[in-house]
Amino acid sequence: MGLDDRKLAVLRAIVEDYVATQEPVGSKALVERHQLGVSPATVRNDMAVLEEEGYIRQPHTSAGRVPTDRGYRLFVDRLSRVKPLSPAERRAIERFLVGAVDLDDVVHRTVRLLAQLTRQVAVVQYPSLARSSVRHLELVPISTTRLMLVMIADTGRVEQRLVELPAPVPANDVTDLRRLVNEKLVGSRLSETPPLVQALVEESPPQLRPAMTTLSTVLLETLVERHEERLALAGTANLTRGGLLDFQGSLRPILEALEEEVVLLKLIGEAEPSTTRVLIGDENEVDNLRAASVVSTGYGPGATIVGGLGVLGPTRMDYPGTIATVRAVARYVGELLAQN
Amino acid sequence: MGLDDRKLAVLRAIVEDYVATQEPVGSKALVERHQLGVSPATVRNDMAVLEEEGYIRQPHTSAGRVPTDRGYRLFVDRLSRVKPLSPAERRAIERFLVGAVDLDDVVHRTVRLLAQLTRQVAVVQYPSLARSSVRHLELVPISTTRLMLVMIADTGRVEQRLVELPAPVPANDVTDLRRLVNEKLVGSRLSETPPLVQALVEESPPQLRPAMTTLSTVLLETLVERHEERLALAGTANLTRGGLLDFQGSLRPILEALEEEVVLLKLIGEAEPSTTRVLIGDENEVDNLRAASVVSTGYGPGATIVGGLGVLGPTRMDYPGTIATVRAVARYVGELLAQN
DNA sequence: ACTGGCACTCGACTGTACCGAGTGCCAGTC
DNA sequence: GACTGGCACTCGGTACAGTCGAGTGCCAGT
Repeated sequence: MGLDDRKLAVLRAIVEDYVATQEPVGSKALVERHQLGVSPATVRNDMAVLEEEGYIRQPHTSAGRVPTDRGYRLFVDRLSRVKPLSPAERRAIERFLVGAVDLDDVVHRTVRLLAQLTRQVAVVQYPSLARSSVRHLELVPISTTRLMLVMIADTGRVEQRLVELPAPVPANDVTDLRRLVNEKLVGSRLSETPPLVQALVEESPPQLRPAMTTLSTVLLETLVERHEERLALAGTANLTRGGLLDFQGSLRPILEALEEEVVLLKLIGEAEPSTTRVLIGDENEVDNLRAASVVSTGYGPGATIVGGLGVLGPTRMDYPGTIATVRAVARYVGELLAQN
Repeated sequence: MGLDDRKLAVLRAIVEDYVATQEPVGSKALVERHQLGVSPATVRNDMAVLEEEGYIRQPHTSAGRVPTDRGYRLFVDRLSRVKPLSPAERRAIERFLVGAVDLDDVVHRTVRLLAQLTRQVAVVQYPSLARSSVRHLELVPISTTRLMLVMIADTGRVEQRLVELPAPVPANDVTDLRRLVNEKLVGSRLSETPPLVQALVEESPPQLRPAMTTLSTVLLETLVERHEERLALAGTANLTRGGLLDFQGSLRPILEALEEEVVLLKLIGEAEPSTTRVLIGDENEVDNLRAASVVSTGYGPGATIVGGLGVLGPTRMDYPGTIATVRAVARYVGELLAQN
């Protein structure tokens, strides 16, 4: 495509100005604010080309130009450098995450921090069970026919579930059950447990069979199938910044999408190693979010990734800044998790 | 106050019409839609009195009347009867809550159900720890100097927390610790545990002292002080119904308030037995919610109350319907909890 | 290849006029 | 004395015309 350096510079200037002012930017204002070294007329010619190529558009015939989703995409891919974080931000992150006492706490602090720093809606996925290993399984007798199953994962997640036994099970049988499931399952990845659980039933001594069968059902259901992902959300109030200009006046679809766990997981859960993913407007597969952009990345102790986090905001967003913040927060959270 | 029956009927009609149409209601429309048996002129006189008394007001000089917060209050207190639920709603409630597998599940289903039925923002408080008793405490060794403390409450809540021991503790000491804390604490109300925990430290054998001291700190912190309340929220998208008319055009303050757990707890957490509380507009102590109304009630197995739930919406709300739904849902949840 | 100039477009804003829903008041009626 | 019909009045909403100005596209000139 015939986009020389100056045209790219013009595009960059348009994006930056529009993000800052939220108003269509015209050729005259552009040359004034950026040292482009050419006249407005020249810029106008460049703009005409950029518009033809679909990178910018005019809201009305006699208005300035506004970047299109495609324009933002080019900007993000080729025209922006990730901003280094300010020392203040760096300090904020550290201060915020120090003193977290458990996983819930870490996740909640993280999501609030992210919302505050980016001034957008933040989403943090709890460490995925699929990517966790069993650290310990505990069986707590509630009554003779009821057990509370508690699973502790290496990522710090703790899941529990009530087990209704088909018949009363004496205390030392519970001890045996506990020993058996732990021997078999501790250390293995959650995603790999199904065959092990199966084996567990088959190998268990006759008098434990019925109980073990029920237990295995619950195990499979809780640990693998249902519910396995959890999310935390913060900063929805930030959607109202920028008046009603962003999101074409209606928050409705956005709020709806934010209530759908499945949707959010799709957005931030598909984390590839160490990349930051940026989805701009239309690129989004969820219809409700066609007016929004999402910046997300994976996090985890060391190089492994156990979950995703990210932010959602208007397409008119400070991409370099947001990307930098999301990355930094993810890195800190990873370090924090590594300490456990 | 000189409000005869007809004036009250007029107020009721105004509230009902305004809630239904969302438009200021005039004298002529009123007599047409309700059988008041008098002429518009008479209604106008009544309206003048109602306005003088502060129950209704005119948005503009030549517009119809709109109820004030005070007017809604009178309506709720004296002019409305709780609507019986439709069979369809009744069925929806039952269907929705059947099949919940654990407390998390119950709470999430409930909050969604409530949001859906009332078409407003729903809030459900998890059973309050303060009102729960200890059913079991579990100590799971993670390493020689780390324990995972898991507390199971009679209300179904499960809380966990990592304990960093000052020195390695052998396995059978952990067993002893477990036995001691359970003997002492099981069955007692969380709010009454502090002196017991204190005693636990003092009575423990010397070699367990250091570990028990640390453990007690964590116990007190986790179970009594911090974090003790949890909430679930749903239906924020409903805030956008009714365009920008409700909430005087800005969702911002509302969304902000909804992110403050403390605020929400104050709203729905102060549950008195079996009453339904209605807070209308200004009656609300939270400034951000001056444009909203809250309908809340307590729930719990049998007659005891373990937590609160409710909905938040515009002052222009179908109070009778909302009150009925909130009550019904609370009752069903109570029954569900009683089964455990 | 760039620039200055110019005619043109069209949204935003302003002022005027008009319509109609709704009111308050008053004299008249049952 | 309570209610009603009638009437003058208010004022928000809408429609229309006119002006202003930012911004554009195009073209001739350097």
